Amino acid sequence: MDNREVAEVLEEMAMLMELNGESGFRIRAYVNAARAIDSLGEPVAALAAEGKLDTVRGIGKGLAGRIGELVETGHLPGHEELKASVPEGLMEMTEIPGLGAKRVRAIYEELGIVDVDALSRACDSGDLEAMSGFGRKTAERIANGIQYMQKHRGQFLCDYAGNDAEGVLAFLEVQANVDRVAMAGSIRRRLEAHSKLDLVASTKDPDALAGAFSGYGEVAEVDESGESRVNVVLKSGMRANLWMVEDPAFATALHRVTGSEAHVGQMRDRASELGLKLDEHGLFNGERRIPCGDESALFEALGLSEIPPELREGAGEVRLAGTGGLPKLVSRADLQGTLHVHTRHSDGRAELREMTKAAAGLGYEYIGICDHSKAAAYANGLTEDRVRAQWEEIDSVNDELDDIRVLKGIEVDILGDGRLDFEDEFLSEFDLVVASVHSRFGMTEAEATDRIVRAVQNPNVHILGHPTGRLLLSREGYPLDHRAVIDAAAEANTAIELNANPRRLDMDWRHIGYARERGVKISINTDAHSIKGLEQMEYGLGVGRKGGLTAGDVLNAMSLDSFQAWCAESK
DNA sequence: GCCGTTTTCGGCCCGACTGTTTTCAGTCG
Repeated sequence: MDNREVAEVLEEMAMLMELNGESGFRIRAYVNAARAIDSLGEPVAALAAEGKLDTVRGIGKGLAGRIGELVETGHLPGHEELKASVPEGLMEMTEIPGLGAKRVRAIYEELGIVDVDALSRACDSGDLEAMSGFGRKTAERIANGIQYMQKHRGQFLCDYAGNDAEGVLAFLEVQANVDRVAMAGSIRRRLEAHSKLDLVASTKDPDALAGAFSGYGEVAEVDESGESRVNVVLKSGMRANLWMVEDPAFATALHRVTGSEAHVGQMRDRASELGLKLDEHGLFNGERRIPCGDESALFEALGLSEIPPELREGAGEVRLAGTGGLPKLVSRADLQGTLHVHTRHSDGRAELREMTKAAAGLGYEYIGICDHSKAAAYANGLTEDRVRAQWEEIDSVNDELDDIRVLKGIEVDILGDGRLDFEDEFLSEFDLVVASVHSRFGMTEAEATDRIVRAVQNPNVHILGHPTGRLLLSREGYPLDHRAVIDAAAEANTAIELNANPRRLDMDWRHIGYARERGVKISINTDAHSIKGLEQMEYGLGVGRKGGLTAGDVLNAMSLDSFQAWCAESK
């Protein structure tokens, strides 16, 4: 078990204890232990083997023994028993915004409700708002939360889906009867969430390949198995569909299964205009197959430049490909810096020096350390004095390391009225200011837009952080007039963040086109709270490319010198 | 259940918001 897996079991244990009505501080001990293991610099298994678990702050004699057993046997003492005694659906209920363990427990005890669907009915019937401690507004909020959840049921975030995808692909690639295999569908188009994996393989023996795939260790059940397709459900809950074709049809099948429907339709129209016929079996001139060894040959045969999968949404890309007008999308190699990174000074899990070295190891020329400001008390936000102490550390790290430059940044809270958590004079001393909302999500569109616009207009702000505050699949962001925000950013020469955390991917890629049009710089930021978090850049890049971002649009694609000049000029 | 320590037990991250209630509990970031 790796550290994350151990921490997850401890977190689940804590939630189960809370649902079971146990006392607070014992629960917090489990949460603290989970956090301690999460931020451990070494494998928990190694510590356990040495019998040194209780030397970790937050883990005492008692938990050291239990965690040792968990690492050794895969079972945490008491965990299975507790899990069996708490109805399964209660856990999901706690994910609804506005519902925590206490209320879920009360709902269970008073109304006997054990799942989200029954809770939804209780909202409609009025049973919920009749409970003491609940009211009309609470019931409404919960009903809205359930609606959001149900709308996204069966969907998975891109990192989760991506892990499954890698596993399936690695399995298929080594099968004897596979000629070529590739990931297609929404994963290849880099959408922000996925309900299934789509793969295309070419083979001379589809029966054998279908059999092999059905026997993949991560397959929970086989839905459907035919001569050209196998649909399975993985143990993770994700569905995976494998399309099998003969090799000459591989490229056209890959194109077809990658989608989107709208894009594929436009490509077929394009083929028709040229007197050709395109379908998943191939590209044909009458009965004659036009050989397409790969997708680029297909695009070429249709007189188009190659359209990157991310852009295949039927939003004008086929027309642009015909005129040579496709944007040259940004790639990882273009990124020179990583901005908006947290450290242990606030709620990060690694030291400033460690984060910096890790960023240097990833090839970045500069890193923007942006810990939380004081209003974010839950996140151990920094006061002015603590900021100044951090600056001293940054100076010494800059003296010590010569392959990367550390910038003195801050993620300053945007307060309810659009003012910032630090005075302007102090803010002007930072190299880099990211301004973000972390509180008061329940505003109307007009209020939220005013608030954000005001922050964007502050001359000390360089970047607006995660503009909508959304958490994909679990919480809608506050409503915003996106054009008004982008217009304000254009006028104030403030950049907008594309937060690369797979739970956020905020700003939404659908608004990038307008931001490009207005000349607003986009900063692709990991918002990393750990060394591993620095690697999440790829998810931001994916949706950024989807939005049509080129290197010239991206703030952190600038060299250090250009970036610093931009910071100085823009304010 | 952990920590610090005055080695035996009291305190544990915290402030704001919201809705409900009539003085505060639950939730959130």
